[in-house]
Amino acid sequence: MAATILVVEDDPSIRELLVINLESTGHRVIEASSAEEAEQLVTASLPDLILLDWMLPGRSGPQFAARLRENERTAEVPIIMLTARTDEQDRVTGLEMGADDYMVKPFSPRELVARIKAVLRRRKPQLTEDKVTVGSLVLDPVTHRVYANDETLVIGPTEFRLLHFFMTHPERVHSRSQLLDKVWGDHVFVEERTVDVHIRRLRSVLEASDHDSLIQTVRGSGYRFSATLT
Amino acid sequence: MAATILVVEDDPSIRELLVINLESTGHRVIEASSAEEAEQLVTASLPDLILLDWMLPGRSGPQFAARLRENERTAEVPIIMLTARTDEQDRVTGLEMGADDYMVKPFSPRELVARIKAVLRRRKPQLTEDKVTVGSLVLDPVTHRVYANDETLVIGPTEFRLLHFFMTHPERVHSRSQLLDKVWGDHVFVEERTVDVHIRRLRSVLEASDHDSLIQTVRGSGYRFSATLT
DNA sequence: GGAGTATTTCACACAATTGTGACAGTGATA
DNA sequence: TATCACTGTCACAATTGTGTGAAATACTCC
Repeated sequence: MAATILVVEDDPSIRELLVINLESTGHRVIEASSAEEAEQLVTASLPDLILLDWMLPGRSGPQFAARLRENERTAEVPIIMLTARTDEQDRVTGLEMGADDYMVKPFSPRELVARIKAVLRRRKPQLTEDKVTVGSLVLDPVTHRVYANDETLVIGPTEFRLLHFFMTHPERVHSRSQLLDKVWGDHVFVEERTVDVHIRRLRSVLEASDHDSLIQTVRGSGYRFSATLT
Repeated sequence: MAATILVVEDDPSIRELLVINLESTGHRVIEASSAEEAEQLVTASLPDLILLDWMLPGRSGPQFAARLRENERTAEVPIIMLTARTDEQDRVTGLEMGADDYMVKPFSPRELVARIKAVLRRRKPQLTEDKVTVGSLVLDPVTHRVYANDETLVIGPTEFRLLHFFMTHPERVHSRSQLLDKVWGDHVFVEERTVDVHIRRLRSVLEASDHDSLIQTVRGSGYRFSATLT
């Protein structure tokens, strides 16, 4: 559950408070004091989650959120809104604008951490530390291990991330470029065929326990992880 | 829902705005600043949708739209008109001229994206990722699978696209050249007989589940995909 | 029924895509 | 420094998909 979190908040003391709390929970934090600054950071590297103040100088929080939702690259980044208001109407507007959750200041660090965890669990399952199970295949992010039946599989870092992504996003075709974005990371430049090689490596790890058939080639489109054969 | 969109707009700043928004939504964009330039681009490669400014230097937007509608090859391309005017009369004229929708400047990027999505869904259903069902035949673009009853059919890339097109455009006759345009792509140079061969291949895939009769030959005209037997 | 078309079907060359093993570079570790 | 695990890329092999003629079959209209 170690995520990169962008904090957008103009009040330095509140920002500092957030940063300290988040870092102590093991997250990596980047900070912005305005929507404009935040936008630059988002362009440079995509965070896993955004904590966004409702009231910002210049462009407002909801406006910024709406803008993120319009852009395909940023549309899926979870957003938690922070507000001083208790107005129920604002809450509705915020959620309509595409926020995933909503926190009214002042909030306890415990609440903050809990909500972040909840949102990540829903929107970025591969970031959580939950065990993932597909059939008799179990992947444990905490111990960084993969079990097939009860055997432990020996698996490299990239293959681990690839398998984790597949297991948390099964039953759909992922193109090579999508896999590069999601598993290798945004803004990474490697050959698309590199995906094939790692698929191969992952398959040969899974072969030992006959799980290699879970990774299916979809000719002309990409790869699919699926429990149902064919 | 990744479409190729032609933007025809003479104001460079507005054009740039449109392009950025569209590209970030995953669309491919080509640009023209005049009707003449647009016409050349359309000749070179047919876009999936055209965003057309009402006021253009030289030939006007509505004139250009009318012209597109006259040509069989371009008659079916969806058009969204952009205008600064709010005049209701213009709106009517625009729609009469063959526009599919109409946007009054200034408009929000959100509105833009939403309208494009709506128009594509109506006019180019095979670009969306919705599951398509005809009788007991189900095609799922997300997993890239076709089910007949509960069996998964093994189907090649071209046959998949062909079936997807048929299922999203049922109950009407498609000539071989229309199929080549829509399934193979505009400006692809292959023999019309090739369609027959792929129809044959698709039919033999569907034969396994007795769905081959859905594809009907219309002598002298082409093929029709129909749930109601003739 | 038969001529004249229009489709269906088949086999095959070759194109395109994917699988695979080898290799060199990189960093971390001992 | 030597060793080791891991990565990305390449070349080549294996596999699968594609378009085309040509022959076989079906259909339509005298």
